Amino acid sequence: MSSGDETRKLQHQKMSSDLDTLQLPISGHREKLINAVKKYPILIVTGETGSGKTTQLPQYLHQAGFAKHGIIGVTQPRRVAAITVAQRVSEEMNCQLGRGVGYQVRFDDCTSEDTVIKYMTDGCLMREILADSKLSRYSVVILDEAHERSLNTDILFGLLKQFFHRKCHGKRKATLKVVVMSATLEEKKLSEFFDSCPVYVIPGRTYPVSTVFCNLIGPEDKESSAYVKDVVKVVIDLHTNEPAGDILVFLTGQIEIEKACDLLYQKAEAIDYNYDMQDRSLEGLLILPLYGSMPTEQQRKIFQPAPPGLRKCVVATNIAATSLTVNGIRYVVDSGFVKQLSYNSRVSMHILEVVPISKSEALQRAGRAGRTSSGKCFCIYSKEFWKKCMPEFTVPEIRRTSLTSVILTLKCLEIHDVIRFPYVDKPEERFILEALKQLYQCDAIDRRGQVTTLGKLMIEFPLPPSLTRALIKAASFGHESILLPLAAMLSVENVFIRPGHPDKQQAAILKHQELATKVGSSNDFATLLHIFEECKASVSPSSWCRDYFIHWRALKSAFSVETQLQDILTRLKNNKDFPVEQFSGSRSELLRRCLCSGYFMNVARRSAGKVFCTMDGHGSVVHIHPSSTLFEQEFQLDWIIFHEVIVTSKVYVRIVCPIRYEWVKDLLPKLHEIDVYDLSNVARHEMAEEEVVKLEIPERKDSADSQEGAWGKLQKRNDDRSIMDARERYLQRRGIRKKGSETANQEP
DNA sequence: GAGCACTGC
Repeated sequence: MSSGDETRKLQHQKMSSDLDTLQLPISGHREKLINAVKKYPILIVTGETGSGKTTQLPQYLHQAGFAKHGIIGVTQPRRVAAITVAQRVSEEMNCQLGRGVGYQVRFDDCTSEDTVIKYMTDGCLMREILADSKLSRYSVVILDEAHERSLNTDILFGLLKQFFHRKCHGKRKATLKVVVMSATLEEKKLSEFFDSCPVYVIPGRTYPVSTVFCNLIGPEDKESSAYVKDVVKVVIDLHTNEPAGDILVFLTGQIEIEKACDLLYQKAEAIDYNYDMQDRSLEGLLILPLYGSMPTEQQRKIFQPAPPGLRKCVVATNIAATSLTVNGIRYVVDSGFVKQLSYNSRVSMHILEVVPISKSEALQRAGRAGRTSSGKCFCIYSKEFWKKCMPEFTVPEIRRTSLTSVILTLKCLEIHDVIRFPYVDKPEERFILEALKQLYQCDAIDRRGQVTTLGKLMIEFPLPPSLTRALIKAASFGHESILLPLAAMLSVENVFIRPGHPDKQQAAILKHQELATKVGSSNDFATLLHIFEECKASVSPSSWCRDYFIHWRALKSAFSVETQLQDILTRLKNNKDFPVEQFSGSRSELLRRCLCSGYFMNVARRSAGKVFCTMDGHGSVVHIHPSSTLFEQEFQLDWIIFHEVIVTSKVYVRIVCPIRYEWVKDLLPKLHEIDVYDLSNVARHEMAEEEVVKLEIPERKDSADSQEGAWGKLQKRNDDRSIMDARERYLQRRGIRKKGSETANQEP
C-alpha cells in the first residue's frame, strides 16, 4: 500500500468507528499471520490496497508479544508515509505519538525509550545498520512496499538474506524475524530470492476497472511527441460521453502538463459554449495540474472536492502514482509514458528521458480508478503497443543508478565481494566496476578495495562521494563554512523557479542574472553559495525568495541539510584521523580548489569553439548548458569543472566553474591509473596489481575541428550508441528531427 | 539557446 493510500485511509477511517478496523480484510487472518511469523524467519505478505497490512500487522505482532525482546521496525520508501502511518497506528493503539508508536525520518526522530513499534524510511534503517549490523534492537523488521523496489529496500533485502546465511550471527538468527510486504505481482520473485520462503496472501478490497485501448499510439509511435493532443482528445471524449466522476491523467513532465491544461481549458470552454447554445446542461471541467516542483499549497488544491456541477480533472506526473493520492477518481487517462532517469556507466552519464511504462506500472495507474467504485481506464495506446513496447516490469532503481554510495556502504559493512552480493536484481557488472573506480579515484577505497580512513569519514555524510570529498577538503583547511551551504544547495531540488507565463519568465531570468552578477557571473557554484547566504541573512527569507524567483521550499530544506552536515562534521572533527591542512589564498580560489579535489573526475577542457572535452578517460564532447552563467562566455574559458551532465539535444554540463590546470594536474593521473576491468578482482576481494598508466593530456584541437567532427569522434571513441540514441530520441520527440532521418552526426 | 520525473540519508 502506498503512502497516499494510507493518507486516504487516514481521512476515511477517522470518520468511522473501530468497527471499520475490525472489518479490514486482514482482520480475519490475525491468528494465522501471527503463527506464520512465529514459524518462519522470513515471510512474505502480499495484499492489495486497503487490506490493512501496513497498519494492522505490526499491532498483531505487538499483541502477540513480539515486542518483548526488541522493537518492531517497519520501513517505508517515503517520509510522509512513515509519519502518517505512525500517527494512525498511535491513535488506534490509544497512545501518544512518539511513545509506544513512533517514527524516524531524516531531520525528525519521533521515538523514545518506550517505543515498541517504529515506522521509518528505508534509508534510516540503512543508516542504523551501519552502526549496528546485527540490528540488535529489533525483534521484527518489516519491509513494506517491497514491490516498489527502492534502492535502499533492495540493499536491505540482500543484507537480511546474508544475515540468515552467515554462520557468525548464532543466536541472533533464531530471534530476528523478517516480514516483506508487497503488492501482488512481484511476490514470486521475492520468495525465490529468500530461499522459497512462504507467501501469505491477503485478499484486497478494490473495485473492477475496465480498460479501453484508444489506439491513438501504436508500436511505431514509441518516440511520438504528439500524444499530448491525443490525451486531450480522449479527455474531451470521456467528458462528453461518460457519467459523472473525476478524471486522473498521467503525463510525463511540467511542460507537457501545462500544455495539456491549456488545450483542455480552451476545449472545455468550447464544449460549455456549444452546449449552452443548444440549451443542454453539461458539467464543466475543473482542470488541475499536479507535479512535484509545484508549490505545496497549490498541490493541495487537488484534494478539495470539485464544486457541484463540475468534474475534476487532475493532470499529473507519476507523483500521482505513488506519492499523492487523489480521492474519488473514477476515470484514468494513461499516456503510457514516464520520464525516467537512467545511468550510463560506460561514459558516467545520467540520461533523463521519456520511455514507455511497464505493464505492471500501467496496471497500477489503472487501479487508481477503482478505489471508491468501479472505474474505467482509457489508455491512449493500442493493444499492440502494450504487447510490443511495454516491458513486463519496471527496471528496478538499482539497475538504473550510479552505485558509488551503495558500494561504499557495503564495503563499510565489510562486504567486500560486492559482485557476488545477493542482489534481487543484480546490477550490470560494469556499473559495480565503475562505482569502484570512482571510489578509488576519490580515495574512499585503496587499490585492494579496502575502505580508507577517508572513506570511513565519507560514509557519514548523506552526500555523493565527490561532494563529500570537496567538503572534507574545505574542513581540513578550517574553511568548511564555504562548502557546507554549497553541499546543501547541491543536495536539494532545483532552486530556480521557471514560471509558465512569458512575462514572468523574463522577469525571473533577469533576477537570476542579477544574483549571478553579484559573484562576478563566472561561477555557478559561487552563485548557489551566494543565494544561500543572501537568503539566510535577509530579514524575511521567504519574501527574499519570492523577489528573486527562488523556490523557498528548496531553500528551507537546504538550511536543514546544512545544519545536519555541520553536526556530522563537528562530530567527526574530534576524530584524530580528521585531516588538517594549510591554505592561503582568496576565497574564490579556496572554493574552486576544494571543488577540484572532489570533482576532478568532472574536469573538461575546451577543445574548439564552444566545445569541451572531458578529461575522465572517456573524452566525451560536452557543451555548457544555457542555464549556466558561463554560457556564451566559452571563448574565455580553458579548463572547467562541472557538477553534472545532462543529455538532451546535446550533451550538456550544468553548474560549471572555471579552474586552473595546476589545481588538477596532480589529481588527473589518478583517473587513468586503474582500468575499470582490472577492478573486477578487487570487487571479488582479490588483490589487484595493475600497471600504472601515465596520464597524457590530449592536445588541443585546432579550430578546424568542427562540431560535426567532434560528434562523429565521440560516437566512434565511445563505441556506445546509447547516449547518441538518447539525444536522437530527444530531438525526434521535440519534432526537431524526423523519424528515421540519417543526420545523427550533423550539428545544426 | 535550453527546459528536471520521483524519492531518500
